[in-house]
Amino acid sequence: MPSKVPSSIKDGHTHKISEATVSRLPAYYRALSQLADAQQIRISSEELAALTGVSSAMLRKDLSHLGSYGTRGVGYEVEFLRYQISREMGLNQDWSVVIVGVGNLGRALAHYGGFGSRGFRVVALVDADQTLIGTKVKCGAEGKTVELLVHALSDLEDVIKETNARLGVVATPAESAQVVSDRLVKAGIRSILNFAPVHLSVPEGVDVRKVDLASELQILAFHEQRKAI
Amino acid sequence: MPSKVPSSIKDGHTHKISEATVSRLPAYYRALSQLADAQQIRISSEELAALTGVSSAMLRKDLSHLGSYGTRGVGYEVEFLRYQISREMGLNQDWSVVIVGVGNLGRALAHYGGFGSRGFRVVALVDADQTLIGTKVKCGAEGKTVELLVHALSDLEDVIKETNARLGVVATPAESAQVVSDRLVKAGIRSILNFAPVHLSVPEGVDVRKVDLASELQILAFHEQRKAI
DNA sequence: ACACATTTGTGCAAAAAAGCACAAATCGTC
DNA sequence: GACGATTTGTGCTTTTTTGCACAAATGTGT
Repeated sequence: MPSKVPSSIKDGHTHKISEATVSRLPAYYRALSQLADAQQIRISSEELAALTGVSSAMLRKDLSHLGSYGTRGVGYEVEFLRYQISREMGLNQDWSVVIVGVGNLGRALAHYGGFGSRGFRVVALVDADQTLIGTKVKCGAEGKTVELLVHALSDLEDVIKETNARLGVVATPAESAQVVSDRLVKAGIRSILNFAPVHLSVPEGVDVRKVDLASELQILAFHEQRKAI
Repeated sequence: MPSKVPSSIKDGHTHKISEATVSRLPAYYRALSQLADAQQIRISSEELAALTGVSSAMLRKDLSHLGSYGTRGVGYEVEFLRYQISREMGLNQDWSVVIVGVGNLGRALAHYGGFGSRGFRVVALVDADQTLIGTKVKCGAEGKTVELLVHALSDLEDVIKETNARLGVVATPAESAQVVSDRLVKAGIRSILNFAPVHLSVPEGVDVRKVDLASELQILAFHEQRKAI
């Protein structure tokens, strides 16, 4: 009977991780990556919490859902914790992304370095605009930029099949977003990041996350207005 | 003693509106605007909820925090409700926005039509890059584009003072974000929209909202990974 | 070997958010 | 003018999230 189980097996937490926790893991991951780059070995929950803007108690509870990766009286090992989070979030595998809509925003997203940060790779660009189709667009930040051809919207399904894209980014005008979303889903995409200012209705089993610039400004304005009083 | 008070006074709800509600108001507002454009007069909570992806009960409770603007057995008047939300959120006044960082993302934001959607106007662009300073960048969507000069980061305080900007957008690399944020705050900005992938620490009384593309993708990846099992 | 200073992990309480169900109010019709 | 069909507004319950406080575990120094 083994009294000590290897950690790689022990930590098979299939715990239900709360949505609130999941939404904070990326921030922890990023902070830990920066600390690792800076050669820092260990960090306490208090410090990491300060770096990410949460309370230390919340941070500890979040991390405890992944497993018991800290050492009491000492703290967390930066590199080890970073790896555990990346594994939990599926960042040790490669995620291929298709961007639909190569307007100003779509191009900015394609360029965006942080986008391609470990694990995510833009593998296809699609647009409906005839003047854009066939043109080349630079993808990725400095270091390793790739030029990608803009494909026709009508080829969306084929492009997804060929590139094995699993994440879809909708950066089209609001009018076309729902149609594009429907086609992404039909082509097998089950995770969509939506930048178009509309609610996308999708069948169960498909996740949509929305990034809405105007909404964010409006929320800020709401609070700003109240401050003036 | 007046038995009926004018609605402009009656609805002086200084109720504490919950953060969750505030975050949904922009979606309601947008849907209502579209309905108004389509000349629709009335809408039920059920329909509006479907358009915005929330439950009808939640929608009604959200709206009830603003006042009693519906009619039982009938629904809500589109234009009236839209106006009430816009008033509550401070969208009937003009909000001037300064964008710091005119890289790919900053330019896309400046161009973004929805950004300038009712109430918000980009009034200044600032960057540290010498090769960008002095150049002109088109702002706003088709219809009424304005060319804005890119100002030097060293002039940030003056630019804010001259343009009376009240909202600040940080679209710089992560390294410079905190410094820029500090200067925005010192210049009087108390509402910041942060696109840089770092947590900004600001004094009490200052609001920061963060838009993080990589985080959103990571959250999607987390769920996508779980689906595969 | 033992006391002490840290720091994690977590049980429990409080607060916030979401969901349910139904009474109250309104409209159209007979 | 009363009745039935709708649809809002809301009290109450359930779930989720946050916050607190402290026991358990570790390292250090004597």
